[in-house]
Amino acid sequence: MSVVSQATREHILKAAEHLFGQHGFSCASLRQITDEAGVNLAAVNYYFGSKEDLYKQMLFRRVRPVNEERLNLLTQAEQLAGDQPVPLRSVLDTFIRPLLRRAADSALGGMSFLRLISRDLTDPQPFMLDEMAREFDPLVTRYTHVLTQALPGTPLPELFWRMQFTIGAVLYAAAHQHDFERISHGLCRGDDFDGCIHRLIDFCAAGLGAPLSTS
Amino acid sequence: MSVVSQATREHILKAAEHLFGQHGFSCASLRQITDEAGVNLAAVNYYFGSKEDLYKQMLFRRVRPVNEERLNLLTQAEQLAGDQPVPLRSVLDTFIRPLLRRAADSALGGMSFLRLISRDLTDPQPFMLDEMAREFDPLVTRYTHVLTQALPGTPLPELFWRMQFTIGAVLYAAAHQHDFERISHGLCRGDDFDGCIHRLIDFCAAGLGAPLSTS
DNA sequence: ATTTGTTTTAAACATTTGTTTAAATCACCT
DNA sequence: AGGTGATTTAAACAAATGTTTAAAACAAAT
Repeated sequence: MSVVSQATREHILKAAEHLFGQHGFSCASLRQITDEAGVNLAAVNYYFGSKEDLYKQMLFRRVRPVNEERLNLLTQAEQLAGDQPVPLRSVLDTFIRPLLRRAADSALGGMSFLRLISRDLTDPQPFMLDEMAREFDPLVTRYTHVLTQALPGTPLPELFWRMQFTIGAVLYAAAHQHDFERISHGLCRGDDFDGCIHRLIDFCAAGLGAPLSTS
Repeated sequence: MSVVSQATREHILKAAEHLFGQHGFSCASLRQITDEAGVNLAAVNYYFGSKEDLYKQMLFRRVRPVNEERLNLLTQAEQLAGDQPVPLRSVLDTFIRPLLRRAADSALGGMSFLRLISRDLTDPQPFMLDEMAREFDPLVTRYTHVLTQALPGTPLPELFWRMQFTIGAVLYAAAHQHDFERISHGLCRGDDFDGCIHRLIDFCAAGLGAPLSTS
């Protein structure tokens, strides 16, 4: 194993990110990927073992930094808040920004990554379920805890439903931000990533803090 | 063509709904479908022409009634409101209920249909794009119009962003309602369809009506 | 220059896929 | 009973898939 190079490995990961992001796991073929990477077909199995393992490594190398960033920002926000609850909008910022800022940064996967993670959380490949659950478990714990304090008086089931709605809104926006411009006939700018983040925070903060239904 | 029977056609549609709903268009094979339907493989091409056409017919026969119901309820709500704007929560009810009530009604597709339509709106098959756009175009027009009146003072781009967030929350909830029970360790009841509808309305109404950001 | 271990390559493999064909079977009507 | 058109069936088709193999090419060190 040469210390440098590993160039073909990187080329494969890059092409896989692009094509899996565009067509999904089962509709992107290894031949498409190796062609785009300018690499021999067998290189995938040589470096990654199988198509599934390529997919896993390709996705996790992007997901892990996102979730680390989220937890770090959350810790910072908690320290900043002292013994007060972390403000709701700050919580949402730590959750949304690390994900959506990837859209503008092709070195971190760009829109391909956002489509990938959105698809894999809304419609997961069976072989990803376990490892994804393990990856996101710490997030669920931390965010549930900090949100119960940011929204005192909200019953836990109620909070949980609203967290799911939030996740739905965020993932949909993450994957379709680029299409909004076309769909809205130019009303929404598809490259206004920062605007999207702020609008998502406005929307979800209001939703999470909505008055509790009397029924 | 016998006036009765068409039984194999129905069996195929039923199995297609189930298996396309479970695995998606490309991961469900015609052989799986015809096996589950208890029907010969060639029957699909005999009755539907191709796999893509089977998928289209299977999906549209479920989607069209949903959107008709939505538009009818919207018309009723407009008549009830007279010259006043239709209340925001009523608008949301006409949009959400016709979809989510399918979850409990297996004669209308049940959860399979919700997974199907959610997947096809978040991650559409290329060959579905045109016909789906044509199917949903009237909805976009009507709901945009009625929401501008329910939320006076909201700039149109802002409204459009929030409509997208709403769609994301609704589709995610529609497809994952059943999983919430497991994910939440029993906190959320996965079969509480009516509760899900009400909570979605609470959440989205607050989000759509959130204070306008000053920036 | 030879050897050693890594990487790349082309070819072949066994499956699975959607689709087509042509014969067989069925249902219905005179 | 015979005939007609619709339906069902088994078989075959070509194309595409992920994976494996074994030889070739390469790089680095002695």
